[in-house]
Amino acid sequence: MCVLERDDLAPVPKDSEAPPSHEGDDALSPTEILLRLTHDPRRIARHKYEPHNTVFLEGDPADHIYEVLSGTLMLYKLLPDGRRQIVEVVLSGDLFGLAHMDVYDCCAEALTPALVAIFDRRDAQMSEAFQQQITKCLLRKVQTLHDHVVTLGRKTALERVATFLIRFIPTRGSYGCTGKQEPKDCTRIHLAMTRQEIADYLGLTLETVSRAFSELKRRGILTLEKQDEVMINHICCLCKLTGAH
Amino acid sequence: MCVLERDDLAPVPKDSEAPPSHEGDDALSPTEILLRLTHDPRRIARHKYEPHNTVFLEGDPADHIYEVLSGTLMLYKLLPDGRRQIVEVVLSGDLFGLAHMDVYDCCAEALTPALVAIFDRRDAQMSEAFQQQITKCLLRKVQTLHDHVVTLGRKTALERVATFLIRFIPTRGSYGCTGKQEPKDCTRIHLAMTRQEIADYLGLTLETVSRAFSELKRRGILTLEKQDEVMINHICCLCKLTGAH
DNA sequence: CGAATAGTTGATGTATCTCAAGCAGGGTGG
DNA sequence: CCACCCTGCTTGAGATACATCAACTATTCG
Repeated sequence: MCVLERDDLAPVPKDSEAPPSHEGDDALSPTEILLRLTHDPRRIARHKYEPHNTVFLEGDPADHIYEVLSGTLMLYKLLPDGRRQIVEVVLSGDLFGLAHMDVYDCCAEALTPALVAIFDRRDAQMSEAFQQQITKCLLRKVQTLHDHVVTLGRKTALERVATFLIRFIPTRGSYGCTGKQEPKDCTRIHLAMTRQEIADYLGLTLETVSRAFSELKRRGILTLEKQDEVMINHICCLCKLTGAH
Repeated sequence: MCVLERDDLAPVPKDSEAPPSHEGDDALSPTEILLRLTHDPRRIARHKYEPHNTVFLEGDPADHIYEVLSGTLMLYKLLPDGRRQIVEVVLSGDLFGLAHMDVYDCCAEALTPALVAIFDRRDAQMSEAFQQQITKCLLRKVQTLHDHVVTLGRKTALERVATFLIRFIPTRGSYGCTGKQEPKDCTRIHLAMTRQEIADYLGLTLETVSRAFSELKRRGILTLEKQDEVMINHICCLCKLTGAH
């Protein structure tokens, strides 16, 4: 179902001499700034992953912690017969590779081109500031996973797809949404995932995801501009279809 | 579907003068010990919950952090139309009520009689030792939730029930299981959950859960001694039905 | 342009849900 | 002590949402 390639699991580029002044400092994430203050900057390694590059596999020794500086990645698990479940989609600012044991419990793979900072796990345990960042990130993850469990356990296919789409609109959906019509009730979003990947995230098949998109198109709620570029015409309508309102 | 009662959400019994010498100190959990060392003991409050007592509801201000000293509780979320999804089952030694925002993202309710330690959230933020405990617990939670997401997203009804049962046998299933027949391939477990609760945990209906139990009975893998007392006769067979082996 | 990959749509199958009836165990009160 | 009730569980029959299989179309890329 999903052929894994260990294509880009190159050793961390330790040779990249650290705070190199590329790209301007205003693009730095909070954690990046934090680390510049609290750590030996020579320890900050970065790596660029292209779509479908694997960062690590389930069972790999969990020696590093990663921070997404830009781009999107997915964490997934495989069952022995090939069934895949994407357990998290990690965005810019998120940490991943936080392991409870000494090995990773899931695989990590880039969805879009992604710039990632790589930290030594042992180093991270030294810095209290970093620990606080980790805790904050974990609390967010647990809450997101709770929502995801509800989506997978109790929602219909259409509700799952609506929930998936709403997550791209941070000011809407979940608890930010007042329910009342806002001035601009439309927005354009970039999925960065194939139908198969969306299906593997939502516990569906790609055909069912496709049919859900068609149904939303038929209802005028969205328009497909490209295959992974979606115009949401009525955010509030979409919101009501998530099952959470 | 589930009538909520705010029956036992009594104010924290601050009056219970702290390290009272009830029950002997050998029964203390690691965190309890830790807190005795690092905190003003007068701040340690405890509360006993009976089955179906609510600890907190989704949306309640997240002022406290809880540690399970004994017993079992569940965390669940409700959709507006009454669909319920149990997102976590918390056991002795676990923390819960760890919120990312200023309110709880789910409801907490006792499954069995449960003794719970209650900490002020602000106090917890002071202690570095406590923070470490929280991080450890969160890492465990994230991993468990990943597994649960796979179960809900990609497993059949029978696989879900097998996965549910295996979780009661800590030395088996998941990564502890070698797959080879161990000397004692049977064990007795207490579910502490009704069929409806198991269903709400596994994203199924109670009828489907019941049918899965009957199927496992038919295959000789388990025997029902009471409704919530299960004798697992062939742990390894059950393990193979989880889909993870 | 043509092949390869990704997405859509239709027809059919099936796992699970829904609805409904009957059963089992535990507690209560006459 | 037994009849009764209540709650939770089991089992069956039928409905349905989603999966599967398959053909076709759209998009991407060399």
